[in-house]
Formats: sequence, structure tokens, C-alpha cells
Amino acid sequence: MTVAAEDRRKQIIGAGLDLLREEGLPGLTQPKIAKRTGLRQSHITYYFPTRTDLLAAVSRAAIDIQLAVVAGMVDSIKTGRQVTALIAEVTARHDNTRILVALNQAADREPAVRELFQALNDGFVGEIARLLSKLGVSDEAANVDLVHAIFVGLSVIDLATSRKRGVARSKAALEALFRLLAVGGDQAPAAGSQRG
Amino acid sequence: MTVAAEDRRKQIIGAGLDLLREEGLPGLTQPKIAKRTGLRQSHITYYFPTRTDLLAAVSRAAIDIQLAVVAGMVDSIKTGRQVTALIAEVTARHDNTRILVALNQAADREPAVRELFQALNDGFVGEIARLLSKLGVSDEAANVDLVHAIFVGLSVIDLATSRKRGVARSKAALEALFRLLAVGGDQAPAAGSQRG
DNA sequence: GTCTATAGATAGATAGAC
DNA sequence: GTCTATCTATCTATAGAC
Repeated sequence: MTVAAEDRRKQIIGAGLDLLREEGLPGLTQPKIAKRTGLRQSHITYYFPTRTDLLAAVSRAAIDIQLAVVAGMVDSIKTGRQVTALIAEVTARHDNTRILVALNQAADREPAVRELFQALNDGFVGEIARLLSKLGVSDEAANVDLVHAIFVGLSVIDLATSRKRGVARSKAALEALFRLLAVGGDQAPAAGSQRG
Repeated sequence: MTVAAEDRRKQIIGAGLDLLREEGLPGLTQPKIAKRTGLRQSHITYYFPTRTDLLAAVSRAAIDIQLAVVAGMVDSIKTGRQVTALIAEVTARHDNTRILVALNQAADREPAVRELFQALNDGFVGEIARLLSKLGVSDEAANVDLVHAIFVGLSVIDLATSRKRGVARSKAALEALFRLLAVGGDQAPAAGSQRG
């Protein structure tokens, strides 16, 4: 495999990621990738013989991006006051959510992607545990799964909803959760905890 | 519009719902509906001239079902002890989640469905408020949105994940949530609250 | 008003030229 | 090994028969 070929593979995957961001899984087609990369349609088949191959390659890249997003999010959080605003902002990034939903959908249909998706979930869980530790909240499994679920749920709901103040509403829900976690986690209700 | 025509419309919508349950949005095609109903493909176009018409009709029916599921769930809950097991069970119904995800995806692309989706969310929110009241938990907006997002998040994660004990894990997260809500909600930590 | 046959668009994959 | 032209499958929509 030459250097040029490897470049083209990256090009194809990059175009595929952009399509997932803009249109979700149904947008990931050979003709659309061909148009964006300047390659011919049948050329995509050459580098990725079957649709499953293409999907797996793009999914791998998408998962890396998702994990980088969440890792960056956790890294940038220094105090408990920032956490809800930062997560709420990410739940409102529809391009990011479309990738998440596309991966989810692909995993539901393609066993190959399903296995990859496990890695994404495990990575998410690890990062969230790191976040909770940072905030001084117990990182027991149930707490981690709660934060994971609310992140996914808020993202998905926001994608399909055009309600006003969507981000503010997500932020309020996140504040409610983290307030509860702080109170319940160390059994010492903080008298001055901010109320949404 | 004759009675027979109305029957066929219902048949078509019914077949469409089954396809959403089994394959999600990409499964909703005229040929597949035709096969299941015994009608010809072009017949589907006759009753629903464009794909958007068909999608809107099926979405309407799907939303009714989703609301009925959640209303039934809330109705059947008598005590706080049941709530986590019941919700966890619903989050593991993949056919139900596929409809939810399909609606979400359709709403992201089709303005017509997007509007309908608002009704689903409003209905969800109303039912969850009713549930929280029933349980003696404050039904303030943030709490309702919190439970809503957790429900959606757990459902979506479970759909694409083949982890062992998925339901048990969802149940543990829900138990943690409702324990926190009960404690934080009425400011009176119940000493004997069960731990997951 | 109801239905059939056919057209038109778009997808993924193959055979074979260079 | 790389690329082009072509083929088959699948989906939606239309024109027109009954």
C-alpha cells in the first residue's frame, strides 16, 4: 500500500465524517464521498470493497473523535461550577450528536460496528469516572452510568427538538443532577449549593 | 374516501410501524410495506403520494404508541419500589427504542415530523411530571427533564450495546437516581433507603 | 376512484482496461 | 496496483388503463 493510497483512504474517511456530521448515517454514500474527494464512485469501492468496510473505517475515526471530545471536556473542567455549562454546550452540538446517533444506528445493524461501539462506551465511562473523581463525587458505576445516560439523552432530545432555550433547559437538568450527586454522594448536604 | 380505503391506510401504517420496530427508519420503504400488506408498491404512493406523507402518518401513529407506553408505565406504578424495575424494562425494549430513534432521526430531517415530535416530548414531560407527583418528588421542570433524559439515554445506549446485565445496569442507575431525587427532593434523607 | 405497468433516480458492486 | 465503464438492485414517483 503506497503513501498516496493511504492519503486517499484518509481523504475518504474525512469526507465520510463530514457527511455523518451534516446528514447522519443516510448521508454516508459512495457518490457523495466521491463528489467531495474528487474521486470516482467506483474508486471508493476500490479502497473499501464493501459498504461494511467503509462504515467500519469511518466509525473507527468517529469513535476517536467522540472520545477526544469527551476527554477534552473533562480536561477543561477545573471547578464544579463549570461542569454543567460545558456539558450542556456539547449536548447542543448537533453535528456531534449526529455522529453519535449514526454510530448507534450502525451498531444496531452491523455487528462489526457494534463491537467498535463497545469501545466508545467503555471510553465514555472511563472519562466520566475521571470527571466525577475530579469533582469529588463517588465514581461508583451507577453514578457514572447516570451521567453517561443524561449526556446521551439530552443530546438526542436536543437534536430533534427546536424548543426555545434548549441549552438552558439542558443546563438546568444537569445542574439538578450534579447538585443531587454532590449532596447524596458525600452525605453532607452543602447548604450553599447553587439552585438553578 | 371509502371505508375500504381507510382500512388500507391503517394497514399500511400498521406495516410501517412494524418495520420501524424491526429495522428502524431505513426499513420504512414502499416495497417492504407492499410485501407485508399484499398491496402493490405503486399502491402505497396512491394512498400516501409522497414519502413525507407516509412518514408523517406513520410518525403520528408511532407517537401515539410511545405516549401510550409511557402513560401505561406511569399508570402501573403504585409504589416507589416498582418504578426502577418498570422503567428499566422499557429501556430494554429495543423495538420500542427503534421507533423512538427513528422518530428522532426523521424529526432531524423532516420539518413536518419535527413538529409532531414536539408533541411527543410534551407528552413525555407531562407523564413524567405525573409520575414524580405520584412518588412524592418535586415535579419541577429540571427534575422532569432529568428523568426524561435519563430514560432516553439509557434506552439509546442499550440499543447499541450488547453488554451483559444491561437491564440490571440500567436499573442500578435508575435506583441511584430515584434515591437521590427522594433524598434531595424533600430534604429528608430516608435512613432505610435501599442501596443498589 | 382504484389499480398496473413503467419510468427515473440513486445506491453498491463487478469486470476488465491500462 | 490503479482506474474506467458498466451492471444490477432498490427505491420513489408518474402516466395511463380499467
